[in-house]
Amino acid sequence: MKPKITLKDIARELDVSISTVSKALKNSKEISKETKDKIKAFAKFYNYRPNNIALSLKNKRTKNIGVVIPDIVHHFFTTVFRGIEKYANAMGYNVIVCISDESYDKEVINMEMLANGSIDGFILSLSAETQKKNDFTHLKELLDQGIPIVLFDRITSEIDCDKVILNDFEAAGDSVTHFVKAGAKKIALITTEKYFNVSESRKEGYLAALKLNNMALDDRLILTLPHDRDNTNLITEFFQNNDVDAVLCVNEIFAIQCMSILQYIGFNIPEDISIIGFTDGILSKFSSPKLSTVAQHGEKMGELAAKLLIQRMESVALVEEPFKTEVINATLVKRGSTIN
Amino acid sequence: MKPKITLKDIARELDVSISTVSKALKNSKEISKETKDKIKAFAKFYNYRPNNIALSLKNKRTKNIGVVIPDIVHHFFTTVFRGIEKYANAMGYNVIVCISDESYDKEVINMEMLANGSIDGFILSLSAETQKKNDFTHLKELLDQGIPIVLFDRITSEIDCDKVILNDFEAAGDSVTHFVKAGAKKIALITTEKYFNVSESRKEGYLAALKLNNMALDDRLILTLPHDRDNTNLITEFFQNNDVDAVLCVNEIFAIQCMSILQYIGFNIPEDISIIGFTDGILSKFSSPKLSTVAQHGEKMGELAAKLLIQRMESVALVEEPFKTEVINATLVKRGSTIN
DNA sequence: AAAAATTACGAAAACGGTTTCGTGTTGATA
DNA sequence: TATCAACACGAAACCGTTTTCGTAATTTTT
Repeated sequence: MKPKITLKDIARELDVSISTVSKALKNSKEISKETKDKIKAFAKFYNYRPNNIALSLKNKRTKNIGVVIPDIVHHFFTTVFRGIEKYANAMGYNVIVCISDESYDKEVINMEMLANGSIDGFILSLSAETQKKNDFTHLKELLDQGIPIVLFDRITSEIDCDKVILNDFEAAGDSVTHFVKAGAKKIALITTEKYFNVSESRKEGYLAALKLNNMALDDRLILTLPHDRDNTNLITEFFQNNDVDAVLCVNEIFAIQCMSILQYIGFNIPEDISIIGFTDGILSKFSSPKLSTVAQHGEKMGELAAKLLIQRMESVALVEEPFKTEVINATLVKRGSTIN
Repeated sequence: MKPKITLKDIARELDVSISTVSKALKNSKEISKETKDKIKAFAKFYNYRPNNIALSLKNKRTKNIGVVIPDIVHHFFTTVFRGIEKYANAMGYNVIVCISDESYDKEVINMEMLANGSIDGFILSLSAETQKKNDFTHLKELLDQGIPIVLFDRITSEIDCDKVILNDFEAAGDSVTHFVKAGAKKIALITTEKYFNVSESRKEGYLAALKLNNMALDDRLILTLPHDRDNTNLITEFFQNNDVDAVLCVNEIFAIQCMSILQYIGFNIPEDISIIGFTDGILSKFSSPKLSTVAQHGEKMGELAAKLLIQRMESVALVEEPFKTEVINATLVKRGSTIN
């Protein structure tokens, strides 16, 4: 057991003052070469490293970023997180993760916990419950205290801060247009309940693209599924009752489920019916046929979010920069579930 | 902008000393009821919260846990992480994550970074490179400094600390026995290069179970695949050159790849050939047929690792508890890729 | 040789808390 | 009335740094 050594320890051993040690290690020219050499050698020998906590207290910044996400066992959030971690790490920041578990209370508690000095800023994607409640006072308070926040993917217009989003509207529209070009006549949308802003944008993009392509809007072709439950029956009925030749799903799971069910009922994919799903996750790459998807570029999104946050945290501008909303362009990845 | 309020601020405003404020807020009986009430009311009104950094410095503990994992975009590690986060959070700890990205250097740098006061202990799964190099001096040094470490899954016997592992040996054996009971004669193993301790244990379990069931060992039935590369050709050749009626794969990806390739070549699963894969991830649940898997119970593993770490960190025992190695029992999840 | 400048260091404050100990005031006891 | 305990609070040390400022001792300048 050799516990960490402090400046005080070095000072005592070498019979100099703490200030001298500190300065010597920072190569201050106030200190003579001999003294510096002696101190540096000693410090090196005992593997001295300054205590991060003491530095944080002194500098009033921790070099920690708080990341709050609804779920970690979820491909998209995981990739975003990797992007954040990568960029943050490269910039000398550490990342503290809290999982809100889609709960408003957890989101609030975790953020308040971290806000008391543990982090310099937040990167956050709103929990489902928070979006449902539409209550953002916790975010407002943190911003009020001068703690910067970057929202990504699941954002809200009620809060004025930096944001990173996907061009969900256009991406959904592009998918629809891709279906149309391949000859589809009846294009369905499978989505989640509407308090998710991303699902809403995708739905609007879907509707707009139909209109743009002079196709009739048919409410019966939109299936809204509850989150996180077994939807097999709902999906089966939907396809049995509706004549559909293309489906856009707002997430990967829905798309894979559709594909399985459709194949089970006897449809051929993509000959009889084409499928595109949002989120280019692992399922898409290993299904048969492989799923055509809207790639969300989560890692890029994470990097960008981290970049925005760090920029703001390190900004020394007298007058604050206006808040930005960066848009990541989705990419349609054409695989076997569509006619290309 | 209303910046955080400190004890000093309260003391100044209420014209008392800092110590009085501190004591009042801790409900010390040294302070009169009136003074306490006045201070508490003021603190509540201004939403006073003690600064975590100052507390950390004073208490010499941060209530932060460092988690270092090779990869986050990986179902198993993600579930373990969720378990850690859950337990840690419930116990009032925060979690700082670093991704080693399978790199020895990153593992070392990240850990040294965090060890300088940022965390009270580590939970770690060794990077591939670290296992290859077989160099654990960074861990030894941290333990020497009195920083507790819990290793999980990818562990090493060279380091004396708490550990959490899966009963890989038995789980592999059970899978083999399950194949045998279902009538399999030629059981193959698809594994990774051997510096992963888990793959090794699974291989040994496979071999032992074959012996136990009086079946011939045939080296040609063991396929060793390089990590993270396209193995399609290797797998295809393997099945074309060998007559096999059951396959155990050391991970989910290999199993799903096998299944695709086998189906493509014209095999029926599970009639012609059965498959079991380690890691009960998302792919297994959405493949067709659904994949029978060895569930590793990552979340439980994470919780247990966090529990061991927190126990050790909070232990006030004069004489240290001996180090434990906890074993999680895997479960065979029988789905459509095996005859049950 | 006196004045000024440079060198090399230490003391102390500050960051935001907790905690030990000291002390003036009050009321009870002898 | 002198003694003592209880009460209510403040001063100060401490955690580990950084940094400003002060100051002897030496060297340079005039």
